Amino acid sequence: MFTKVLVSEDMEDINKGVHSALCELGVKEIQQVQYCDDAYLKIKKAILDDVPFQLLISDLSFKTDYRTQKFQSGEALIKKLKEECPSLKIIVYSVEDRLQKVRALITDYQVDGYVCKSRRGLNELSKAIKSVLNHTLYLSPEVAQAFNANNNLEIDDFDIQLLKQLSNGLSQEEISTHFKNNNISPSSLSSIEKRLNKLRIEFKANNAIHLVAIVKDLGLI
Amino acid sequence: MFTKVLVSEDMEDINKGVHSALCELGVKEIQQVQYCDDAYLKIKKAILDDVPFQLLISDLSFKTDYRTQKFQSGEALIKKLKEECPSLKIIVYSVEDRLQKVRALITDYQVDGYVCKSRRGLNELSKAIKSVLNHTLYLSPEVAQAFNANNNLEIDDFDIQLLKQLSNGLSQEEISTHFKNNNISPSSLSSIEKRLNKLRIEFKANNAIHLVAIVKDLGLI
DNA sequence: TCCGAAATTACGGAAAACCGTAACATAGTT
DNA sequence: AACTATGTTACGGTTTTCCGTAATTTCGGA
Repeated sequence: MFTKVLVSEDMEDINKGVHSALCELGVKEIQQVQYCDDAYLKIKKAILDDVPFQLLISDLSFKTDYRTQKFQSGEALIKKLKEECPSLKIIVYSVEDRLQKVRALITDYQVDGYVCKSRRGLNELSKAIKSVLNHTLYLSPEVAQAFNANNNLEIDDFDIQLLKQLSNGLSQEEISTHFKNNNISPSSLSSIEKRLNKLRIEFKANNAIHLVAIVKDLGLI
Repeated sequence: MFTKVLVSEDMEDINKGVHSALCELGVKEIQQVQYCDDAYLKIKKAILDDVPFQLLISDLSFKTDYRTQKFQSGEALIKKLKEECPSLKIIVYSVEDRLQKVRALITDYQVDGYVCKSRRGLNELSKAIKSVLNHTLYLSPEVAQAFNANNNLEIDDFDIQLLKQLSNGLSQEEISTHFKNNNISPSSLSSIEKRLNKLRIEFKANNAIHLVAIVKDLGLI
């Protein structure tokens, strides 16, 4: 079993749950952080001290508070860590169940496991840890299809970004120039119109106002 | 302190966290369920057996799985319970922090506390329990403003109505005819334009989309 | 009853959103 | 290299929204 594990998760109650699960698996040293930046520092320091962590269990979304963070999300943290410490195993433990996201984390960042927080989440997490110990990728059932089946009606990060800018009061033209300035593709006005049209159809919205209202109610933005 | 408390929450790790918090507060009997329907049945049964629960701590959103549920959300459960068992105290414990949701739960269903899941969530939950024990409404800081401050705005029922129709996807012209049909005055397209312009200025919104996004965040609609 | 302020309605031009079509680019296949 | 599928960009026309101005109506007070 792993002997040194770090848990990065902002909610203290979930931290407790994960902690007890790790204890049951016989992990000797368990450390916990509630901020991505802390996770990064702890992991780097442990390497310098020659007592590195073997496994990181991390959430994706962290509520922002007064502490400004270098890493704005679990994703950013994971990206950096996988670049700098490829031997560190990483399991994502998140409510996020959009297949697009899971797919990206695995193909782009090579995470070693993805477990959806749910009723049986802790149980799944235990399975994932055992699996990762044997260098085998583990996906919890909710997202196991992330590679097999193709879910065509999915919302990706670009869509979210687009909807957010829209809800922030930017016109489609302003969004276009904003995307151009930030090297986000596609950025043409035409593409933005097309995407919004796709989203309107997907959410059965009459117009852009309706669309924003719907996705806000769904909690997507 | 309460002696008999039910926790309704689908994630087992959060359940563990809440459980330990309740233990620390000295609650003797703690029961947990992961489905709304189970919560309802347990509460009703306890009343029939003359050993009722005094407090329910419930989440709002529950992941759906193979078990089909009569209550599709924590909200539905709470609504029903507050109708049938008004003496039961209810604290909502949820990640949901949109004010209109919180407002609705308090004004429409008279919940006794609302705590946002966050880094300090368990701590807030403890405070809430103590407060509710004294029959005092408790709102965690994230949502405390849901009632207190922001009431100096000059918006009337007509404005709310207008914004609601707008967020429902009706065009300004459709809203106009809708108002005419329902004898709501003013109803001309011109008046609707004028009102929306007033609201845009009042809320510093760039356009109608922005306006709807803002008032949704404020919980006005 | 008349007056004036405020609300409502009407109108026209400019800007933005909406919608269909088509050209162009890119990646993967044979 | 040619072909296909998909994604991106470009463009023109229609509708809706946005905004200023002005005419009309409503209503309380002198």
